[in-house]
Amino acid sequence: MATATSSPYLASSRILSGPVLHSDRRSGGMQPGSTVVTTVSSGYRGDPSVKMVQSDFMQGAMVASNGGHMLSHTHQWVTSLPHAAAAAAAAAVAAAEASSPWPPGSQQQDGKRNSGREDLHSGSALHHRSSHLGPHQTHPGSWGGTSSAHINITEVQQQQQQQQQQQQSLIYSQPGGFTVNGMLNSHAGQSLMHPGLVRVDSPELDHGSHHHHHNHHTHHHQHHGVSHDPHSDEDTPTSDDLEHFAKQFKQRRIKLGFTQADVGLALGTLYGNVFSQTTICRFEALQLSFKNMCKLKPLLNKWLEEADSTTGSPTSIDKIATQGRKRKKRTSIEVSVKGALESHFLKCPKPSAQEITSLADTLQLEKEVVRVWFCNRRQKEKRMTPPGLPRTPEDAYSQVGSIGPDTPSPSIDCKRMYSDT
DNA sequence: ATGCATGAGTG
DNA sequence: ACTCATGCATA
Repeated sequence: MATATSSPYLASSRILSGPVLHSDRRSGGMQPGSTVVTTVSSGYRGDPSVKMVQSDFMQGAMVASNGGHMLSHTHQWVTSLPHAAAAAAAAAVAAAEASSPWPPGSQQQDGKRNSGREDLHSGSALHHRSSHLGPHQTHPGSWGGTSSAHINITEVQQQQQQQQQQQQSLIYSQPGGFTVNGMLNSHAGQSLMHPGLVRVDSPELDHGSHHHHHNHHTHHHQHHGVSHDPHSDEDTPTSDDLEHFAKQFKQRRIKLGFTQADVGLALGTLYGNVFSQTTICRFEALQLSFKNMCKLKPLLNKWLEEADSTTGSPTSIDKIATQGRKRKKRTSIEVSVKGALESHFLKCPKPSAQEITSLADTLQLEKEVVRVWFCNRRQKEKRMTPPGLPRTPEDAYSQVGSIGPDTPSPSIDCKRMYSDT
């Protein structure tokens, strides 16, 4: 009761599939050393109507037929379940353009395929004035505005292009009177608290304004300098803003008695975008990319407003079917193996396929696992969490030391050294 | 709070 | 094949 802490979906309907289990390691793999342990636990959620799609279908079927153990080269655990769910909601809106996030020079949004999307009345939350952001700081890139100075740029070859804008889109502001507040009754106890007044401190957050009037967010190209007044409101919060907002958000969220999961669901019912506890958690911890943070901020801000004004009010529970895709069991990589991967990563954060293959072979891991490991590792390096946090200086120095504005490239070209296909 | 995973979108 | 946004499953 109260506080539906988690498990929004506890379906766990195991459709049995009993024998599955086989070790999915690559052919001739499995050594007694057991480097990896694929946790067993099956979790097909979703419903029986598994529909395979396209190629996945083929592979899946094939594997299934032969018992699933043969040599399986790639992922066989894909099943998939087409569920529109948020898709509909997601539809339009191009999301904030998020101009260059961090590296003041490396980012580039080039207009590859979006360019024309402006509109998107999204700003609902950010009316004008982005509050402070002017005078100090301001390096769009650094998270550590306060301290930082690293990250940014250029690591080695740095990725050539990563602009990639997501069009997942967020559609918020649903004027249709759809759902107004998506919180769960979980916080039923809130009745104790009074709405709107707990506003701890944060006068700067103008989330109290009402005459909002979203105007399109604007384009980044400012023409003519006559009218100036460049700040077209909203967008690009600046790392400092985000950091501050995140902090405040968390504080209020807790005060209001919501869990991260609650918020995630609420967002879904509110605007159509559901988010998991993970994402909310990462947002609060600033562990998302700058761009991503920018995208989420308005939504969370909105939620905050709602939560604040609706405290103790209706609870429209909504259930949003989360898509159900079969997931491979999480592979647990042994510490020693992890260490090895780490070492390699330091040498070469972007190993070639060949390298990955041989590495995988050496460590007796699936190639896919290794590849993914590297991908995740790289992402971790990019997250915007590093520095800053004036309040939490602890994680400031957790990094190994490879990050930095001018990381010396790994030098060595870790490409093609082994000739092992 | 995080580790490993999936997938869309791009090259 | 990679990057990125996200999240299930875990520790």
